[in-house]
Amino acid sequence: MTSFTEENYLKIIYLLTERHNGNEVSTNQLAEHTQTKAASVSDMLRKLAEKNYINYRKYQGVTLTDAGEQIALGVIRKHRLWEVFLVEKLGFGWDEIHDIAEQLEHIDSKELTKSLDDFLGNPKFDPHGDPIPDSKGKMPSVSYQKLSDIPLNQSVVMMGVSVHSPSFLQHLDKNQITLGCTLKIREISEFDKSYSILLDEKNTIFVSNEVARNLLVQMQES
Amino acid sequence: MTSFTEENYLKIIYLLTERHNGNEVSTNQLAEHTQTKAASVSDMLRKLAEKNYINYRKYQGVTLTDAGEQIALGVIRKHRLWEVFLVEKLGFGWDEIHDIAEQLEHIDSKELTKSLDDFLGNPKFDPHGDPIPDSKGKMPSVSYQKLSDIPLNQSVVMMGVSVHSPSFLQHLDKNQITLGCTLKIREISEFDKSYSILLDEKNTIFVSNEVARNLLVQMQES
DNA sequence: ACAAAATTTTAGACTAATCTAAAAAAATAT
DNA sequence: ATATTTTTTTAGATTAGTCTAAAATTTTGT
Ligand SMILES: [Mn+2]
Ligand SMILES: [Mn+2]
Ligand SMILES: [Mn+2]
Ligand SMILES: [Mn+2]
Repeated sequence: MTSFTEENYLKIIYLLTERHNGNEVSTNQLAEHTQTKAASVSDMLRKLAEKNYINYRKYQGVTLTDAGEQIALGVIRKHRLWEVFLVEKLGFGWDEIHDIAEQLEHIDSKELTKSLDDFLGNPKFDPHGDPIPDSKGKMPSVSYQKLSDIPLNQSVVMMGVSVHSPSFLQHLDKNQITLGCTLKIREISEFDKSYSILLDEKNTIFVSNEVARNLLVQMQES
Repeated sequence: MTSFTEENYLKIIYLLTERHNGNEVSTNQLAEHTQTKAASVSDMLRKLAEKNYINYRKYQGVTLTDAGEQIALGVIRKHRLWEVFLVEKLGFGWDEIHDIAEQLEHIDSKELTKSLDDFLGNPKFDPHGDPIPDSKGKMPSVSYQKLSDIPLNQSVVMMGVSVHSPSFLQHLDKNQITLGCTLKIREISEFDKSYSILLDEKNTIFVSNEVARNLLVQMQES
């Protein structure tokens, strides 16, 4: 049995490890993301290590074992499927769904996950462009680049975001930046490194450097 | 804040009080339905009384206060809406949904409940024929009778079940007894009080007395 | 290389929800 | 009416998850 709390730790360890390209996750980082204190994290790490869900050497941070990763991927799969449901079927905006999915991701029913997946047409990506692990627990590999790493005048397609805060997503909405739109950098301001971008080959929009660093894009084709 | 556990107690108190026509629910009954021991129930009752969710005099059983009833009805509303979702949208059978709904009923999001209700077309009954409380927390009143209380040769419509166990529901499936079908009692066996019933004015089926006591029906019209 | 700073772990305590065993109260039966 | 049985509550423990404060370890800066 894996508790609600344990599932959350494993999910966060997975996501942070991924963000660090496979490097160990530290106690303090986990404390920040679980909204608890480092002491509480240490306790939980001891427990998860005993269950063989994580590789843990005191003071050295943690990574997931295969068993832990499978649990994490299962939770992430449910989270992202429910997000698709909330947007595609219930009409929520991509800025409104995360907290609800945080609850739904813990619903425990193989049959439900399967039926939901089919009902949604077996989606491969969630409303934020994040890939959905398959039912075997395999995470599709994606190769997105930050818009801020793309050269001037190169057409790219908006594929995802690396920040999921409602305020960031609402900011994108206001600028009509949506998944699948085409972006071409026209100019980067010398002064504040802000971007002038041609959107869908039509309008020119202006976004801050911070926005450009958090937009994930891909060259045409594929 | 109302915990998962407190919600379950309040829901069960509501349903048992309803079943007893408003009479107090006892500690032992709650222990049975919560799968805990009487001692644990006593602790929880003290706590729920402190929060003013129940009327509680030691040794005298409990009823819900208005505040407690509103919470219970909110949980029951979510339970039944999710059951409709599982059957109508995901294709589950009425015998497969209760345990999943037991989890989903605790998802906390006003917006989600509202959107789900609209997505389902604002259903008034769940797949077992149980009425769905409205968004204001009002439970529709229904007046069903047990099939076993209906006279011979009176046509009635099948409206619900008073037992929700998978095995009972599967037994009804096997006999083609579904919500909305027409039933007419042809004969009651002298020997074992079992029923011979005309189903949808076509086939004759035979069901035990126990089945007849757990089928809820209504006279034609309405 | 070593002192200072930062991070992590441990010790000890708390809360929610549960348990068993024992005590108290209520219901029942003669 | 009183003894017996049943039900309910209390007392005292336990587990999961959290906390603060203090100790241990690692990292950083000179
Ligand atoms: Mn999310
Ligand atoms: Mn997402
Ligand atoms: Mn149910
Ligand atoms: Mn139901």
